[in-house]
Amino acid sequence: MKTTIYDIARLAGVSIATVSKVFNDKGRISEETRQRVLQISEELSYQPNMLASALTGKKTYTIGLLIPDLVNPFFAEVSRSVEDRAHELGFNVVICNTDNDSNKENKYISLLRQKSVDGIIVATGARNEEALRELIEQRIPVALIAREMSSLPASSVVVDDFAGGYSAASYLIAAGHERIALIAENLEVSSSKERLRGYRQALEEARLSYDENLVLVSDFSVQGSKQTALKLLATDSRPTAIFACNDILAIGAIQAARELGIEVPEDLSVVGFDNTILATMSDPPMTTVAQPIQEMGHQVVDLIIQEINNEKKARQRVVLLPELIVRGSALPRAGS
Amino acid sequence: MKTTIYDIARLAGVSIATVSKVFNDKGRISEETRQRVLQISEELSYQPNMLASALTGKKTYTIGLLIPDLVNPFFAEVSRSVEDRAHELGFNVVICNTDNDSNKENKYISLLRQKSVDGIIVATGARNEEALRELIEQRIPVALIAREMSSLPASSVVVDDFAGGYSAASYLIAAGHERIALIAENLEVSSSKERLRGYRQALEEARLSYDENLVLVSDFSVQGSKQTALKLLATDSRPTAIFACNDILAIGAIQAARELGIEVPEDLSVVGFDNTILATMSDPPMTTVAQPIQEMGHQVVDLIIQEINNEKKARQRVVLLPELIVRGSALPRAGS
DNA sequence: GTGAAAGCGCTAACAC
DNA sequence: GTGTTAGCGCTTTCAC
Repeated sequence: MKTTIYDIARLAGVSIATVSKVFNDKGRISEETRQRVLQISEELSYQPNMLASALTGKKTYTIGLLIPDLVNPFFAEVSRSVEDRAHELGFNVVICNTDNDSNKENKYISLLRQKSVDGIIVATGARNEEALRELIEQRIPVALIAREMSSLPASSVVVDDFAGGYSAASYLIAAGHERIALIAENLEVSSSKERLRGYRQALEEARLSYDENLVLVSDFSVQGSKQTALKLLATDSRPTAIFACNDILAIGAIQAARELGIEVPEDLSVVGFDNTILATMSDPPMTTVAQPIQEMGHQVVDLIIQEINNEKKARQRVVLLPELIVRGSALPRAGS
Repeated sequence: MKTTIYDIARLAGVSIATVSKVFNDKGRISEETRQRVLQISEELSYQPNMLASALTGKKTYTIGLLIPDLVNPFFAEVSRSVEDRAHELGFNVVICNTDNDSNKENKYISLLRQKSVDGIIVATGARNEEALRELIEQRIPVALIAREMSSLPASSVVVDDFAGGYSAASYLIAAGHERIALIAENLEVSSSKERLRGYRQALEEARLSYDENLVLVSDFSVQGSKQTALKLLATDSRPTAIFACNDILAIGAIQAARELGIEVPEDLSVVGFDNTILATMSDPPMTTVAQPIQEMGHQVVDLIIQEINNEKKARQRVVLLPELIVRGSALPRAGS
């Protein structure tokens, strides 16, 4: 049988209330009995049962994390940073791969509720705001990471996608590129939209014309990106640079170039986005716009735990700045 | 206030026992009251509180997963497959990044126990068998994935590393290679040892001499592997093929070759291990020994849940066969 | 300083 | 078929 406060109370010759108090630093307990209780607990290697504790209204010290897919390096890194910070603060995290499927999302949300998690961090593309809104109404803290949902009364941490798109494009423009393509996964999503907007803004400021033939949408896979890049690069008037809206797409672009005998970065510059582990593994190492994933994870966790503890400094929307990391996949334009 | 069985019992004009019974399909309940209870529950969108249920001795439907690092694509994929299967079976998984640090491991294990998880799946390199052994003694199911710990009375799922090393080497030998290097992360670990042993066996059967200068240990990073491969390839008598004990190391080897102007696969063949997402992203796409990660995750979860449910078909050690996936990073030896 | 007792939401005998 | 009741292990008033 697992040892409970009853066991240790009996052996220490005190009541369970006293034991509970020493473990929670509540009320007045004489130093003497404190020590006795602690000592006995030690001997029996007593571990409080958190279920019971949670049942009386305390926290479960568990938060849920809804992400599309752990295999996507970006989300793996987000998860890692969230888990790290949560663990530092004494919380565990339950991971939920939703594949951006509303049904799965709802199933997970319902399960997490039944388990009384203290809060839920959402990185998923939930079309179903509804479920999240309900959570919030039921006073379950929700926080978003790497996702916008302005209509939702929840704290969020995002990167300034506009600035990211702008700096990627500006960097290429400064390097003398004039025909710069953009490959995105999905232009419906606000982060892609913003990156595109930043890109356009940079073009505009440089008085470069915006050519919509250079803006392509691809499947979200290396293969998909490679195919679209292949088409793009096969044209007469191919671009001299590509800004890919994430590292995976950038890798596809680099592969397409290599397949066509186009040298990266000599004949084609490629800039990615995210600065995941992939950027360091590509060849050449990828110049990419870094999302400060560590920082983002750290911050969402802090935000949601503040809310859990009711130290609510009101809901916040934290916008972090991306940073261009220069590696080797982009160069000044040949002949410029 | 959240709605409880009391609420729905009152409104349905029955006792809480009845309500509990309909939700657990226990005892005899007239179809009529069944419907009434269900209907009222629906209206109040009642969700059973799993904490309370667990407190009475039932399962928490939560399992812990100890892995070194989610950012490592291999473990990300393991986690994904574990979570997928667990979710299918109605379980949630709490993720724990241990960085192979015994202290962190112990902290996690202790926390998971306090939360009464139903079982713990270990993919971590735990030096501290002790903690795991204690768990088992306390009758908390433990199962291992991608790790050996023969001294531990726990089920495990592993790949046949010997066969993997053997097939990688054999493939290269069949392609005419005679000088085949091996790069490993850590030869202390049983999986590396086995892969090496398989490699040696293949050499031996082919009557090729074993040259220990061709067996290198590298840091576990692309950079580390690149550095060691660089040294290896700079020698007069450089190998014509490299078998890297995982995909990350293989990528480092490929980059080293490229840096030296050695063409992969024309002038140097490289074979990896794991078949993670990285293998599809490398350029050229990587020929690698696939661990059936999906299958492995699926099986550990099944094993541990059997144990949780006491359908113990005795502890098992499942050994899955790896499969060589031929992509583009290895070729018959030039001139052979 | 310490303890008695009620209660968190649910399950499981055991009555009726 | 359905209800009563005693827990599960802990927290928290409120007495003493």
